[in-house]
Amino acid sequence: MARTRDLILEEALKLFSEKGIKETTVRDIARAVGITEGAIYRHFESKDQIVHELFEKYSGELYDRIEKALRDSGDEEGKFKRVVEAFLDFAFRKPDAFRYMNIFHHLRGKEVKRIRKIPFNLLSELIGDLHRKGILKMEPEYALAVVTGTLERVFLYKSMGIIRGRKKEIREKTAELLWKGLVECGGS
Amino acid sequence: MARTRDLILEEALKLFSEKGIKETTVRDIARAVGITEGAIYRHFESKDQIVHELFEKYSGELYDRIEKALRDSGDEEGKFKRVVEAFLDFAFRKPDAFRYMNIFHHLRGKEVKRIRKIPFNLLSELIGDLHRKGILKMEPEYALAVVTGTLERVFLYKSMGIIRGRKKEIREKTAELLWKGLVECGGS
Amino acid sequence: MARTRDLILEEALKLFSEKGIKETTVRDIARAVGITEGAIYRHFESKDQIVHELFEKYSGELYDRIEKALRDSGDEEGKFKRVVEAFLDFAFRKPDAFRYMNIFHHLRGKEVKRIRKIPFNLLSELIGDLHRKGILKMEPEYALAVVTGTLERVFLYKSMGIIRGRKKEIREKTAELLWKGLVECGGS
Amino acid sequence: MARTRDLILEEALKLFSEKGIKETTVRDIARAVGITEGAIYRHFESKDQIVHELFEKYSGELYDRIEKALRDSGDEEGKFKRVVEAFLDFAFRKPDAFRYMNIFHHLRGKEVKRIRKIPFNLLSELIGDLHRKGILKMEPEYALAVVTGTLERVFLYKSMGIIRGRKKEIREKTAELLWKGLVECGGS
DNA sequence: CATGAATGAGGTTTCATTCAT
DNA sequence: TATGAATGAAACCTCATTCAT
Repeated sequence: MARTRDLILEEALKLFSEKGIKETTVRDIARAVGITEGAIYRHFESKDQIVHELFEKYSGELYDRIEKALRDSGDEEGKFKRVVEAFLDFAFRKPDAFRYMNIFHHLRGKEVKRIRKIPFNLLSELIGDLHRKGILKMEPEYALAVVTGTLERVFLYKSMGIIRGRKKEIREKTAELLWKGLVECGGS
Repeated sequence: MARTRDLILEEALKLFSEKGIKETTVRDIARAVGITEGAIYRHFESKDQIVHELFEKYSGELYDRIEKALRDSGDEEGKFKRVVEAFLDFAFRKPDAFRYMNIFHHLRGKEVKRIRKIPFNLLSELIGDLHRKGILKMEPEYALAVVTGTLERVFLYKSMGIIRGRKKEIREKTAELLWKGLVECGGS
Repeated sequence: MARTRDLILEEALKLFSEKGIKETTVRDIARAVGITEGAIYRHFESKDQIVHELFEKYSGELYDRIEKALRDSGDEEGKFKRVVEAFLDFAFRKPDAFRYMNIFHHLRGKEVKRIRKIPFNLLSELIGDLHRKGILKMEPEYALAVVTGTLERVFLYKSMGIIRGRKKEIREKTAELLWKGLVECGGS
Repeated sequence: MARTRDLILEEALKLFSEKGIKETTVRDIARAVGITEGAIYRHFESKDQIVHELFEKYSGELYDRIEKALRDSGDEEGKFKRVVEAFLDFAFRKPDAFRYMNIFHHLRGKEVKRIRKIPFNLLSELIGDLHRKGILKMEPEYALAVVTGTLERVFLYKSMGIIRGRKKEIREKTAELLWKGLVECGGS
């Protein structure tokens, strides 16, 4: 079945995000899927291919969602908030994927360049835009640091139980808080 | 010599922070130090001991610096800014250690509980304090996410060359930006 | 093949009984079987598992044979002699296993307790029985020492060429000699 | 100090007899003595030298005791019993040495031939003598098996707590039991 | 497509021994 | 004599990958 291929990706993602990439063996993946090691190689050339394909898959997915959020929106505030919420929505819906993307980034940062759809770039452009239009006074690099850092941590603290509440509420609070903090207050 | 022990820690830190923990072999460390693999085991019981000792060492060091910053300060604003700056100062002075601590956290989060001096806890208390005193209106969990996330990213973007400038300047800008964004703007 | 697993056990037994357990390396075993070291670990989790499995296997086998000898017999004298002969029969047929069991006992005595089928226990019960019935006058602990010690040595001296003769003859002589020496002569 | 040399032998003996020869490291020995590994090599050329020296030392000591017992005795019965008691006396006084000699024999049987004073040989001659003189009717090889086997087991069961009682009592009982069993009953 | 045994390279660890001090 | 750091060989074990079935 073509389904097996997806199952492999699915289970690999789970394991990678829980234990780390190197810490997860091909055997672990095979057992989780319910097949044997050899069978993995009918679907993928190597473990590394799984690793990369997973990153590109979810990277692309998140990219597309953010792009959509950018298109569908109205004014600048709406745009910003929608993007932030799209990020968190993705993280909450697919926590394994979000965690995995961070792990991958940390360990294989250099390999990321070959990939086209990098969510970070959209965020970076959006913030650059806001700055160019005079809406965001603060230096955009710092704003980028605040936004990406906060998003990652909100997700992390939510999955650790430090931040509680309904997902929708968390998304909205975070978007509001970032907009206020960066745009309404941030002089340079 | 007792010197060798420190050299091992030093080179291990460098390698771990560059390539990851599992990705670094004992042989890598030995070669970097200029000894053989076996010699490592005269100084450490296992690779894992090196991994843990490094985390505790730098965790403790950062903890102590933040504690000192908390003691030496004046009003609440000064306290907050000083702590933020202490964090970044540590990160800029010992980037390998800072990067390593993040890697360790990501992968071995559960093992962190056994350790006493966790910098995160000081930050957490400080922000809890500010909230209790009515200075910080925002929910403290979110503020914590903003602060820790931003600190990590400012460091990261600086080491990637995205954020430029003198270290002192970066520290001060970041502290200012966080204080304004969280305290002066953050309604609930 | 499931065959490989048995081959590993077979060759390991041979080597352990010749050279000792610690003195035999996993590579030795692999070479004897004609595979690589790694392949061993597809069949056993560790060298120690091989060590234990071998002991339990042959311990159980000897146990079962003695139990059978106890069931099939007639009067007390027949019972005793049959058990003695069963012991030696096993030792002569599977000298490696018998030697190995002794080695294991000497070195890992404490680990024996976890095992259920211990041939020694059957012998101990039989002799206790004979004593309770008044057939054996001597203190049973001493009788046990004489029997187990003699059995081990007869086997040893036979394999060293000190004792010669057909196996059947040796078995019968030993049984006769022990019965006479212990029962017919042994006052307390 | 020349004393250190003896301490090394003493502690090595203890460790070898407890854990086995290969299972005891040079470091174990050094630590037990309270010196460092390197110091061992001031006194011995190699671990193997310790192993051999220990065997020869205690082998010789037991040999001499038995020889003395043979000289000091009266009639054949006295001779036999005295030798048996000398064996057990040695075993009870120096259990580590006795246990070690057995371990050594099991593992390095072939290396024993180079050694001159082998207690087994005295026993063997004594029993041969008894047989030649018509006192012992049984084939001497079997008698040897009974005697050596019983001695080893009586010692073993005593140190395991299976056989209890004062040492003198055990020695006498064993000697009596063997004499009766072998000589007074043993027809061929 | 799938199995599962096997490979082979490489990982961590152990340990008898050497050697500068 | 003694130290203790270091070596180097070899031990046990892991794992991505291949391959006959």
